[in-house]
Amino acid sequence: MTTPPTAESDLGWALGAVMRSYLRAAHDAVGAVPGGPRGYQVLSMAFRGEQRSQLALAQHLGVDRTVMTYLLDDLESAGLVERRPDPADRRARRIVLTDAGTEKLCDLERRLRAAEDELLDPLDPAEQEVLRGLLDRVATRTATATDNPCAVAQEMQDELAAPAVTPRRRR
Amino acid sequence: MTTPPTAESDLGWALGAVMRSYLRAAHDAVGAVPGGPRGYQVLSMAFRGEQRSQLALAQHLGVDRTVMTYLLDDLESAGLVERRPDPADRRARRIVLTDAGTEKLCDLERRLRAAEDELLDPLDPAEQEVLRGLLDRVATRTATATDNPCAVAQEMQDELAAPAVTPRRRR
DNA sequence: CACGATCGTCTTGATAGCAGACGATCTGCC
DNA sequence: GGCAGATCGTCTGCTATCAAGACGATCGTG
Repeated sequence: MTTPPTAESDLGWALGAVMRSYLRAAHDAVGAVPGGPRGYQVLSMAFRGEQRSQLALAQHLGVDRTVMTYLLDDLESAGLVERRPDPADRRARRIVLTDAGTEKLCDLERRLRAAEDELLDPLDPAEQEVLRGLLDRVATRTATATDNPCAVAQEMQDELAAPAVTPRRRR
Repeated sequence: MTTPPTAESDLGWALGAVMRSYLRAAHDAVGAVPGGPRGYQVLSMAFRGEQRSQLALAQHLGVDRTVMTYLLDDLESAGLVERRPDPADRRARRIVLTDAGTEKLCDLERRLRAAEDELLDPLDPAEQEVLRGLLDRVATRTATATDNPCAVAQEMQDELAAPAVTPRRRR
C-alpha cells in the first residue's frame, strides 16, 4: 500500500505556521525589548516569581543556560531586571524586576495581547479561550515531563544510529 | 498602575512549549530523513501536489528559498524526490515524489502520528480533534494573509526606528 | 576537611540562515 | 521581432545564533 494513511490536517504544519505568525507579530510588538519575545517571557516569568534561579528560568523557557546569561545581560543593562544573590544559595542569582521592568512588562503585555487577539481573530472569543486552554494543558504536561521523554521517541532512538541529517556539504 | 493587567495563561509560552515538545518528538520520529521534520513536510506537500514550484513550497513552509535548495538537494540525493522542469515555465522546477519517496512518506506519517498522539495524550480524543481544528483554522488564515501583514504590527513598525535588539556584544 | 555536583560565566567552534549576485527564463511593451 | 524588467533556482559570503567545554565559586555529604 503506497497510499499514505491520512490526508487529514497536518499538526506539524499548523503548529509551525501559527508559531511563525505569532513570532512575527510578537517580534514586531515587543521588538524594542532586549531579546525580543524571549526577553518579554523572561520578564513575565520573573514577575510571577515562580522560577527563581536563572537555570530554572532557562529550562522553563527552553533555552540554553549560556543563552540566558546573554539575555539577562541585555535586560539588566537596560535596567529592567536585577541579579541578586540568592541568600539561600550563593551560587545562584535571583532575577527580580526593577520598577522600570515592571512598568515595561505592563506595556508589553498590552501590546502582546493586541497582537494575540489579531492572530486569533479567525476564531470567535469562546473558541479562542478553548484554544488557549488546550494549548496550556498540553504545554504544562509536556513541560513537567521534560525528564521523562516519551516512550515512542525512546524506542525510535535506536534506529538513529546513522547520522540523521547530512551536515550540509562543505564548500 | 504598575500591575500587569493579566496574570492569565501566556499564549506565547504555551505555543513555544508545545512547539518544542513537538519538534523534539518529530525529530526523533523522522530523524533519519534528510532535513528532519522539515524534510517530511516537503515530502508531504509534494505528495499532495498543491504546491508545485520550489518557491511555493518554501513559502508555504516558511523557509527561505535558498534553504529549500539545500533541503531538496538532500532529499533528491536520497532518492526521495525528483526535480522536473515545469513544462509551462522552464525556470521553475516541479517537485515530485519517487516511489521510494511515497513509501517513505507513508512510513513517516505513521511514526509522526504516533508521536503526535503521545504529545496530545493529556487531552481526550474529542479535545484533540478540537485543538487540531482550531490550530488549522488559525494557520490557514494567517498563512493566506502572508502578503497582508496585520494592522497592529503595521502601526507598531513605526516605533521600531531604533535598533530593536542589541546586536550581541562583539568579542 | 575532601570529594563530587551544581550554578553562572566565559571562550571557542560549529551551523543555520540571510542578503546579494548570477544565469536562465518569462512577461509586457514598443 | 526585440528590448526592459521581473521571476525562479542556484551559488557565494557574511553574520547571528547556538551549543560544548572549561573555569571559579559554592553547596552538601561523608
